[in-house]
Amino acid sequence: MHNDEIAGIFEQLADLLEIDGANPFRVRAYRNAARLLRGLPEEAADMLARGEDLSQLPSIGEDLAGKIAEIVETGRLETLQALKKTTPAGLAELTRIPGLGPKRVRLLRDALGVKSPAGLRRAAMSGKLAQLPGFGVKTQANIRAYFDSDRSGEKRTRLADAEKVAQRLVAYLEGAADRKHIVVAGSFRRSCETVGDLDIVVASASPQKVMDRFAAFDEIATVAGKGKTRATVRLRSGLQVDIRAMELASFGAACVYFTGSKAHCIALRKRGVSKGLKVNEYGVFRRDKSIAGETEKDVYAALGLPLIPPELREDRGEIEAAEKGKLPRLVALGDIRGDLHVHTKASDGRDDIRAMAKAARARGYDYLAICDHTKHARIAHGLTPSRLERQIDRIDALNEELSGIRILKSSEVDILADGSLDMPDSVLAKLDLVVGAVHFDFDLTPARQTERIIRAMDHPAFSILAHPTCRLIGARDPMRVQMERLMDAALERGCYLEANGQPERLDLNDVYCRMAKERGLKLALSTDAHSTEQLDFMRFSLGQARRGWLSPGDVINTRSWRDLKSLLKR
DNA sequence: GCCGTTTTCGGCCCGACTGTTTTCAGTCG
Repeated sequence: MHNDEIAGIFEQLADLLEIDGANPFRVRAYRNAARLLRGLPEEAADMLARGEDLSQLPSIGEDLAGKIAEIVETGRLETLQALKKTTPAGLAELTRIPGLGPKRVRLLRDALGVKSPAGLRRAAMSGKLAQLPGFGVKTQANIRAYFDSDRSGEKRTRLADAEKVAQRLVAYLEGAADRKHIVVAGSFRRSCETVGDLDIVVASASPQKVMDRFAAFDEIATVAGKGKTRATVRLRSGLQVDIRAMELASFGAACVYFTGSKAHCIALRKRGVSKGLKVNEYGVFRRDKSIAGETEKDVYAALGLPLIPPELREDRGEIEAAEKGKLPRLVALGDIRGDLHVHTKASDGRDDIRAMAKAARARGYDYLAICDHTKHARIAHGLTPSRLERQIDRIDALNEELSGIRILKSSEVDILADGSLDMPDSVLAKLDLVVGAVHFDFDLTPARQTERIIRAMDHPAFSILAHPTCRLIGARDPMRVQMERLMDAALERGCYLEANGQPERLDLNDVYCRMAKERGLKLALSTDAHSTEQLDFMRFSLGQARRGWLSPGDVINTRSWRDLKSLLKR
């Protein structure tokens, strides 16, 4: 039983309790517990197995500790099963329809006997909906429109896809009159792997002009709301965008507020209350007097804290760390000395070794590891032993010729079903480093998958495990592996795990990055680039690493080649 | 349901916008 699964049960319980009219603070307690579990760098089940007291965790008390134990032991939660009898699970889906929240859904259940989206649709079409108190023809029309519309665009958008939209929108808003600063805030700024919407904050002396220009952006499909200072639209791509125009004096406070996370902001406001301060998107106030607001630094300083980097703002201990002066110095692009996983056109990349090396040099790197696939990866035109040997010679020649960049001889060796490597030892011995990866048989049992990979790590040449879970965001679930075991095995064997920067992979993710750090395991931040431009995917690898609290010392490719070499197996 | 330099009980973050209303509840972020 993984933390995500336990969290999912608590989230479902919270949704249904809320509809049932439970104490809202009790509902929040379940949501807080779910959030904590999703960010926990250790499996609650393992902590229980070691006899740890989960009620020592923040926001977990006696009751929730007991419920976690119940879920781990039985796979289910009796409280949830009982509640589902009166409040069917289908009702929770209704709260995801815009304009419907728990109170209205409860009314739908009690007055019309609605149990699911299908039931709501019937009520809306028959016209009964508009008769309910608090509902009206407009609400009914909105709900009908929801059922008529294509709702496929409402799923979360990958960070890299959101980035393209954000860049176009920012460029467009740059033309707004009187605008001073534009920040894309929200989960985008926190480098979350996917974003639900884009939150844009603009500092301007004439907010109305910013709103008007925004509303005329040519990618807008529908305008959901538009006021004097804020507006919400949906783009044709399905992505929702919220914009807020603020006075310069409030810009920092607005950036804090709209960058979130919600949990982080709530924690900040609570901290404010304890100091007799009110914190909102306009500033920090003592009684009615503003004491901060123009910059984020001022806002945090007014709360007695140093500026907290956006990637850490998840209420996962960053406020406590900031208070004690123990925030990590997060790894940044300038710390990266080379990329340890790229492809060339010898396998499934687009560019040749020379072009990749020059592109790496142009990015200020000292080294670049060429990691083409091996022959088992047939669709990727994987290299046979003899082709790899020729590539090794080619790299030796290029290293003679090119200055300012060292090309490392490497390979993304397939880890075969039994854990052996798809390349003879005699060839592996000629490489500077060996990167290995799983590319098939993703659905072994967790124990077998873990043993397969550990067997590969046992190989005397194996150094880095690429994209350890093999997940593809929104397309393929992560492999089921025993991650703690894998990390401990890597530590024992002098191996490292990769944080892969391909936008659909981001594997390891933030939580696993932090888990590695807590165990003392260092990571390789790599792009898995298949073209020269993709070397810039390092920013996505860094995003997850920074969300996982990693410092330069936690990352092997922040070192010079000489120092890195001493960390690698040969 | 959690939590405690004010509390073991009584608190628990804050404001904009919409649609329903005649002063505001619900939703949303």
